[in-house]
Amino acid sequence: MPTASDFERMLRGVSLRVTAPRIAVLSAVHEHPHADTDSIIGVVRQNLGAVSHQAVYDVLRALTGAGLLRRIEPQGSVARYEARVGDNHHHVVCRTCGAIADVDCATGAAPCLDASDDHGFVIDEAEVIYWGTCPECTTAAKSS
Amino acid sequence: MPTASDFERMLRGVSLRVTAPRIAVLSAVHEHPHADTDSIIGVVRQNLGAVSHQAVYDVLRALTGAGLLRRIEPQGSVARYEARVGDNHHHVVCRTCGAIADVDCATGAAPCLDASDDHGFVIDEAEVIYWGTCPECTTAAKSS
DNA sequence: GTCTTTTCTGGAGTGAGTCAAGTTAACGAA
DNA sequence: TTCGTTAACTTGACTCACTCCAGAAAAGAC
Repeated sequence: MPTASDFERMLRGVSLRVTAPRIAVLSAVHEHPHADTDSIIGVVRQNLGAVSHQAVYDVLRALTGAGLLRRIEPQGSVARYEARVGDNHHHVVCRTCGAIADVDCATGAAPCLDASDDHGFVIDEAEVIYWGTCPECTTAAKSS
Repeated sequence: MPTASDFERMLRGVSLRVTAPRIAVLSAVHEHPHADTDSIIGVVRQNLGAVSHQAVYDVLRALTGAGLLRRIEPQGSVARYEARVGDNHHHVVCRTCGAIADVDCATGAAPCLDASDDHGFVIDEAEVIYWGTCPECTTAAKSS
């Protein structure tokens, strides 16, 4: 787990000012991958005391824009954030409980970028979401 | 383009009652693939006169549940609906203008369902979204 | 034709996320 | 260290896609 000074370095690396809310948000997302905005606000407030929700929204946007965080929004779910960036991994989402898990890209390093017919689009990223049922919900469904 | 009686047959095929709003919604989605709910409401009202937005939401949900429509929700966009179902195709989304185009699945018929490590999830569908820039926006960006 | 069930209407409500204006604090330069 | 600039944060109102609810209407079964 990175420390506060690691986060500070990350912020400076992308020319963002180092502020307590930013460190706290970075840290919260590292601790709770795939957390939604509301939980992040909760964690940040636990560590820092009063922080406006607006600040958290701003910070999340700034960090996402700078590439320190990645925003994911599976259908039917609110926005969630994770700190694993730059490794092109994907996600499995449970249809029943909404749990999210990481999945490394099956096709290797620079993957999935082959659309059979791209309609003239210049494609720079492929996002894959696997839908299914998580182990817990599978068990629960069988026993009922 | 399917006719009203085709739509009627589709509805009966999934044991749904045949109502004017349902026919109108089905028809609107066939005419305007990837339309958002608001546009669909607009089209339906043009054909039918006054229809409550609630009715359209209900119909969209019923038809999606029955498998006659598919709901897609790329990040940063509101829900959109399309009538191509059951052929496992994917989408390209323009980062600039939000345009959506269909892409046939690159890996063939029953594709993409191989996650390298599924964490015990039972996966039943893989959804792929290609992100990029559409031809219009690419041209506009170059000329500016 | 009558009855039951499903659907539609209209209106109020919810909640994630945004906007705007003013205040505060980070950080480079003097 | 202090100062000034500029980015970041606070507060609070607001938007908008979508949902909930209760009553009215219509579809399909008998």
